[in-house]
Amino acid sequence: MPIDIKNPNFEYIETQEELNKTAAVLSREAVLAVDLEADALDPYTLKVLLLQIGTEDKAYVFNGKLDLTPLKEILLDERILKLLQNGKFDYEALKASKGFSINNIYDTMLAERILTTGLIRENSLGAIAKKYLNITLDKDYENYNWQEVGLTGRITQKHLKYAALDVLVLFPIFKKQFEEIKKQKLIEVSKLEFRLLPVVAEMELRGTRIDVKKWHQNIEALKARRDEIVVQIQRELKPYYKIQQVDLFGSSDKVLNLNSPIQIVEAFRKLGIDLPSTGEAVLRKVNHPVAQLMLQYREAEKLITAFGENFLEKIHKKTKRIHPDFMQIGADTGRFACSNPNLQQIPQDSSFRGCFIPAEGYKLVVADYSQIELRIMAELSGDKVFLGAFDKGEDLHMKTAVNMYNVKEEQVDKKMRTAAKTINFGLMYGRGAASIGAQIGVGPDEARVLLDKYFKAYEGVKAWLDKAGKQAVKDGYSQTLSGRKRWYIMPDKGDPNYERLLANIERQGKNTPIQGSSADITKYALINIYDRIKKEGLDAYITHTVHDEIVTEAKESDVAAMTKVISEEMVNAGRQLLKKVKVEVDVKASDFWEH
DNA sequence: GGGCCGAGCCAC
DNA sequence: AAACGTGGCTCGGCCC
Repeated sequence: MPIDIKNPNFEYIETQEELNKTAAVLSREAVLAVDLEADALDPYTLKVLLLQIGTEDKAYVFNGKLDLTPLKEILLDERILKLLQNGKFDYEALKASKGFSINNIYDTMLAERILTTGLIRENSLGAIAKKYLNITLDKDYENYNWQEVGLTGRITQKHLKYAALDVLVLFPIFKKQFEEIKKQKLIEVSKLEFRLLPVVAEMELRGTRIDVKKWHQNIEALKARRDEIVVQIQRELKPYYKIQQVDLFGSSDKVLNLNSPIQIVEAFRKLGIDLPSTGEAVLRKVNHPVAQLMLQYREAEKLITAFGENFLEKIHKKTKRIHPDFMQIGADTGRFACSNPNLQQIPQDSSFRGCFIPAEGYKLVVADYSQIELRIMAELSGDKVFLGAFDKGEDLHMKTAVNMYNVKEEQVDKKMRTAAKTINFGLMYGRGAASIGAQIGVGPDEARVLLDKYFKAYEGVKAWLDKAGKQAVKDGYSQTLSGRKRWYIMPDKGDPNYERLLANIERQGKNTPIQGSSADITKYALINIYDRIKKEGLDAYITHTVHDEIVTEAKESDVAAMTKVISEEMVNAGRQLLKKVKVEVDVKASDFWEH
């Protein structure tokens, strides 16, 4: 039965008695659609205005002022499948404001992302409703200003219809979308992502604690250093410019903004130097004091702006902690992306990471996988030498250096090992000889020789990389060990960039199974850890994750138990997907973020 | 003044 | 700036 958009079938529940009765009816359903409307987006301050729960043909719209407790069991019930669109929001809103959790979720937004990874990013309810049902949902914010509803308490019939429709469309969307999921054999990865959703929501709610005083001190020190550098640059450029950043005296009226690449190119021209760009790699090769000073300036300036005072503005007024936004299928490979702020790009330096601290009476338990991507490459390629090295617990970069330079282990110096490491990682990114050579400081021909030796030592790796690249182009998609797919938009034969675009896809085809399988493993680990914490009743929380690393916070009395849990479950998750290669995890309990 | 884009650079 | 995979943040500079 098609949905009547103009007159959706719904009932507005305004009394406690009706709510109690309806809850009893709904608890017998196998599938329910769930959505809520709130007056804001922040789970810790928002007010739930409406909670909608729908069956296939009727939506029940509950007034948020009622005691919603009778509905709690329904949301928790593992036997009832709950359909949600972007359920992370609803989960966090209900958890923070009512203390409710939601089990057994099917998320239409995540499902759509899984079905179209690499192709489009149109996962809004409006876009999905259009795609599967060919209907247009009126999403005009002005017409349905929930913030205003929250203030005035006036809910119109129009608001109620809109709210009802949002749950009613989820059923037909689910049916069609799930058929596609089955057809594409994406059941396993869908289950993974759906089970992960509450884990991510809880992780965001927990957030992480920052040592504000230490953060300030760090920034002040950086500012002082930057200002010194600017004074030195000013000294050098005195004949030509005043530097905007200090606005010091100079013999010229011209003002130079050190943050402007265009102006920097011009400034170097005055010094008699033509720059192809002002990037780090170029400046490093310029033999002039200003170039070196610019590099130092950039480094300090970057840290001050990107990780300065504005970072502290992200501290939540109520919780006093930072609650970043984790997008669980952020990257097309399946990796998380993180924003507001991005905790996945905090400088490794202890002056920054040392500011991430546990709550009073807690410790951080930090764990990361050891060389997980190389292990995945060993698994995928089945390369005997790679597998053997991991099996014997050898240092793979060292072993690679031995093979590349035809020397004994004792003869491998730091430079050789670094070069070997660059090659090991570079090949996973599909890098070529010229590019790798440039980084390790040799010409393309010499790099070619090293690569040839590498591939001779690891024949399986070479064969797999070639195959993975070709297959991406041939199939139009890549796959990870969970079955996750990433599709590629194939270029037209007539495209002037045809060859270059195909080469891009080949590189992505080499990298995606590796990077994506790593993401799969970390995601399984997060779920496993979350379940174990609950099962063992530990006073512990996942606070954030950085690709191959999981950071948790545990009550001091539970630190030992948590250390065991995190280590076991990360290894278990690895073993779920990696059958041929050993998985190793480093765990450390600490008073700040380190490993 | 807001939107958008590229440059540059932080992470894994 | 480049034949290096995945992201996000801040800035300058351009457009309307």
